[in-house]
Amino acid sequence: MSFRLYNTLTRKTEEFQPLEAGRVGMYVCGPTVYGHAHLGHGKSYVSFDILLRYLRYLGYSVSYVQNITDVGHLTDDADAGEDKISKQAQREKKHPMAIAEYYTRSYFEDMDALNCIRPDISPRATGHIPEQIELVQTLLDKGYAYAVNGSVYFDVSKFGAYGKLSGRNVEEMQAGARVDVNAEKRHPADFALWKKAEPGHVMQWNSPWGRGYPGWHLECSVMSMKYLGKTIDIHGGGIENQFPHHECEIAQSEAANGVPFVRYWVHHNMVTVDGQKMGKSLGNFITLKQIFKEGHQRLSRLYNPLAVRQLILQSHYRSPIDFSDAALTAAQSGYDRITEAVLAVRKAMNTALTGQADADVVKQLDTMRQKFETAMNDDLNTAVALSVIFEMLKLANQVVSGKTTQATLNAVNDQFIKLGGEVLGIVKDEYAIAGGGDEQLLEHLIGLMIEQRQTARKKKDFAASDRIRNKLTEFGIVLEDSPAGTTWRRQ
RNA sequence: GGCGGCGUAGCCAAGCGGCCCAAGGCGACGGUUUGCAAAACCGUUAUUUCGUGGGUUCGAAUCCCACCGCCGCCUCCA
Repeated sequence: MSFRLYNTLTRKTEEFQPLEAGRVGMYVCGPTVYGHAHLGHGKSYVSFDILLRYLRYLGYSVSYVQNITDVGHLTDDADAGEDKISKQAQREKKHPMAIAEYYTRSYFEDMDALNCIRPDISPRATGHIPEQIELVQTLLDKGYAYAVNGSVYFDVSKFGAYGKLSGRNVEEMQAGARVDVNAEKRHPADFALWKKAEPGHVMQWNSPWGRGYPGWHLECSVMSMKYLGKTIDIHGGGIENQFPHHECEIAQSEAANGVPFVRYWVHHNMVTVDGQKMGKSLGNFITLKQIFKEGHQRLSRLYNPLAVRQLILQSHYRSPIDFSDAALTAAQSGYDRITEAVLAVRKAMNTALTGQADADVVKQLDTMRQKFETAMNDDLNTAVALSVIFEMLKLANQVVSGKTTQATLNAVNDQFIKLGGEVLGIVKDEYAIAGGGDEQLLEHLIGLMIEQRQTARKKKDFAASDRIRNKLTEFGIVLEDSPAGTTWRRQ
């Protein structure tokens, strides 16, 4: 069975067929860097990371481009007001570029923590002003745009296909429009390609139409064209960007190039927190850093970034996901079990027998792999794919608890790495011991306590042995007894 | 006002016409194990049941209609 992907443009799940066999060009709308990344970013980029990883797993050579929007945009109709980056710059008393740089680094840090593979290219909008001006000029030359008083607008009436992605038509949109009417525009649906800079607007550039800045749909068209060509295979983004952002991108790009802009439009759904929409303007958003290390009022504890990733994978990318403390706790528990099982497999390798891999285990693994691939092939059904990882967990624990061979354990571990690691990104190749030297000291000290406790237990002095274990539990160290001896782990 | 989505066990969630008397996770409960625990393993956890009421069909959680409830987009937002 081949890989099938839902295409917003056709509203159907279609067999994925790249333009050029074996190669895929994928563009994903990146963040506007004026604040720390939040849960919504997490869901978005984990979703596309899965798409990227699975395409690579299938053997495609993927070029993955994700922009960094480092020039904040106004609404396309506003005549006054500040852009988001400038606003943040004023607040922090820094240059807008410093703001963009700072939050770009923060963004990558969070995405690394979520185990998202970095894009091959992360083009900045401000680094492509000449190209954007060029595209505006092309649209003017071809008669799709008009210049008014230092600004340039796209003439929607000239592009018949406008609305094909979002299923809207220009006439119906006029009625309920909540945007202010801009007298410069010929039609309310026309959108800005280039805006004249108002006095005091920090981010501005020279153009044939005077000093100004690019319209907010322009950068994606320009940068995807530049790095991936006039027709790209996949364009991803949030469902809220379907209109107007992506609709405008299509209009600009196809009007300029005369060829289809995108073959597969992929949109992921939104995030809610405790059942409510999470929005920057609402102030109820939780940043990833708050979940990972700073804490938040709505959260009872900190969570492992990969547990957050796992929670995201538990539902479909086109479904909304509601983040709550309870949901995160549940995901963390499940994630911990997977991690423990993987570690147990790796640990058991040291003492396992030599010999051939257990044929039955190998067969079961293969069945699970097929189920996994079938699920992923069906528009990235990560919920089912994850359930396969849990089936593997069960199998792994059974294998580890019995007599087994190194080859068997290797087979289990390899599949964990391939499916859980390479594709889903929740199993690591190595679980680094944090802390380095201190960790060794800890190992020795706890080893000593375990020894003391063992002595007490041999003498049946359970009061003493329990005291040691309870005290360590207070410090977040859990002792576990087994026939092979006592081991410890962090809570 | 226009457009779109959702409602499945205590919670999260997959399934989208027969393999469903409905995956998987979390939680809970019982058992094995343990000095007691923890972890792991085994088992139980949706009164033919999938918001409610109709309909189509040999057959529906899955299709159609109505109703109720929730959410998102239409303005920058991932």
